[in-house]
Amino acid sequence: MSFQETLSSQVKQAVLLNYNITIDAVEFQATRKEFAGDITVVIFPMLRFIKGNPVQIGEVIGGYLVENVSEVKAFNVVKGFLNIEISDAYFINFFNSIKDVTSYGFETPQAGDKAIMVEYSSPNTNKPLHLGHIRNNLLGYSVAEILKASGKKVYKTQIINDRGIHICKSMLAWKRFGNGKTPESTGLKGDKLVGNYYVKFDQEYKKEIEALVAKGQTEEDAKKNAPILLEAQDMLLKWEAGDEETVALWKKMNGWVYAGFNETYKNLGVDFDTLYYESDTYLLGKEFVAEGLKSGVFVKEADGSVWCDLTEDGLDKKIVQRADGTAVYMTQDIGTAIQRIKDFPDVGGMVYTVGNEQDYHFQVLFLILKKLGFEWAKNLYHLSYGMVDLPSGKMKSREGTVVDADDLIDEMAATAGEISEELGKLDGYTDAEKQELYKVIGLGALKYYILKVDPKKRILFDPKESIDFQGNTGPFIQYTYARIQSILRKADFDYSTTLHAEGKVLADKERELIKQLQLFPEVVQNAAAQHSPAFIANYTYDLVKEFNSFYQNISILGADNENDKVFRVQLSEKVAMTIKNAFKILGIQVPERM
RNA sequence: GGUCGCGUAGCUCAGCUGGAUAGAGCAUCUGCCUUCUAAGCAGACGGUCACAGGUUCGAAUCCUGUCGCGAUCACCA
Repeated sequence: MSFQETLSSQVKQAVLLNYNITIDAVEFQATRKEFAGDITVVIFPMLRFIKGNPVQIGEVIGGYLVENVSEVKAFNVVKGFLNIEISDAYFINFFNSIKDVTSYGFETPQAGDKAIMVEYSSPNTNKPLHLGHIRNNLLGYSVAEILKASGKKVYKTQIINDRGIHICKSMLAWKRFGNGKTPESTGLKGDKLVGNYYVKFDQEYKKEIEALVAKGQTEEDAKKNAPILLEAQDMLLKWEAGDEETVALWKKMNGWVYAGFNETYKNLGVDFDTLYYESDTYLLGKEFVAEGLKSGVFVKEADGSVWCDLTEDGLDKKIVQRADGTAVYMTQDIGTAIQRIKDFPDVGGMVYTVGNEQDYHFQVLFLILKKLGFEWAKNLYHLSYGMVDLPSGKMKSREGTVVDADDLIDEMAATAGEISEELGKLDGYTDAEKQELYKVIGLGALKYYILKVDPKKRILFDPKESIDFQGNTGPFIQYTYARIQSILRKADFDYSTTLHAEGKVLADKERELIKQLQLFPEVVQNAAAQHSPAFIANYTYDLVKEFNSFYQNISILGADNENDKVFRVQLSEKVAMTIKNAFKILGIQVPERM
């Protein structure tokens, strides 16, 4: 039984004995800083059952608690709030119980628990990754790690959109204008090279539209009739027909792109347990469409197209298969979902990390899967996040108005380097060590900047304004970690012994730190339940702020006596461990020095 | 137009299933490096929580409506 549960039952007991009334719940909240106390019982909700003055009721309950709960040291009542002071012994004992637990706050899966599959990234293979993908990747990776930390088994996956008109556009432009250029011959990253031809296609396409309009076509017609587009569409047909030359080119160019993506993923520090390719799965949904037709979930129109009528659920009718029998996006997603459960039978739910522009799509997809009768369909979650926009509006690859992922990562490291050089605290580090550190700090700034905000909010990113390295930032937290490591290096004595609680009096800052540490496991669970790394980020920031205040106001290695010194080093070490764990599930590394 | 999301300090954001005087950071201004790393600490300034109703002992939080911003409503993905 947790201490709060103990308190809760004791409060109930106090009410029963004094008022002869049974209450089923007690409301607690953290005591505000301006009042004495550690935890507060809110009396107001009890007034429903107990007639009386809230202050008097608070006094009665408080008195009972002091008498009957050894950990309760004192109390005060302000209006309807019963503020309870907890004994230092309680906090010290609690601290002792966690101090050597390296995985404090993390749970491990129980045998037989269902796994969760987290999908993220899922790029098109015709262009490099940009800032929008970075948000997707960081969110997906972090949520997967948070779910793991909360005690779930997790598979990370993506679906690579390796087929379709978009890649044909790059292929066609490369064929026409590429002169056989390769990543090797140009020194360009493969995804960049392919992306350039996607842009080139668009430029040519626009030229052709202009020419057609000049000849008297309407713009609408011109957009449909531009020869280069027709040729791209023709290429897609060839691809679907398995045309050897087209497929070979497709394989070659996709290969370049994968090499480029893998480099970016590696730099970003994200990974996957399993991959799905659209070219493997795009036909997959059809057999389930057939089944859905049999069971009456879908209906076939006269022209042969297949639909799902969701009007009774407040949605529209949705097409799940074209009149010509080919798969649409929805067909494919139905098939992929089912295939994944077949491939990984222990999976009991899935998380899709996809932008909020697809909210409706996933609402429909999940509903259809439920109608098809899949048990796991109720455990599907669309991790919907807001777009990353520029001051000039939406990022558009075709028009080159994107913040490139690799460039941004490099720039962040460069900025971290400039700041570090200026501060000059890295004597003794080799250049290679410095570069490595700058990357850790630069990425820390970038990742924290993105993960600290609520996923569903959109982010406005101004390339002209650099991401901060001070205040509520990744580097601030990394810095605090490095500071603690410095102390631990200097603590040349044995601080592994467990101190007795008797006679030890905590300083306010020490007690506050323990209270903050106490919250961590709950925060992890909450972040997992809400699918939100922002909870972890904000928690870590609060912890670190509390630590810095402690650090700046209380001497650790210069403590008056041995016991205090040992305790403070232990406390610092525990804070560092917690920072490291929290940042690990955000996908952010921590440095030994900075 | 229908549906969904968002709207909190000049800017960027917290504020859990309703609770005390709405909190941080950045920016501006004051102090603090002969003591463990000043990417820090201590403090000041800054708010009609978009607006209007409603529920409640109590609303930034829940409900309704209005306004603003965004997304979506394809035999595209």
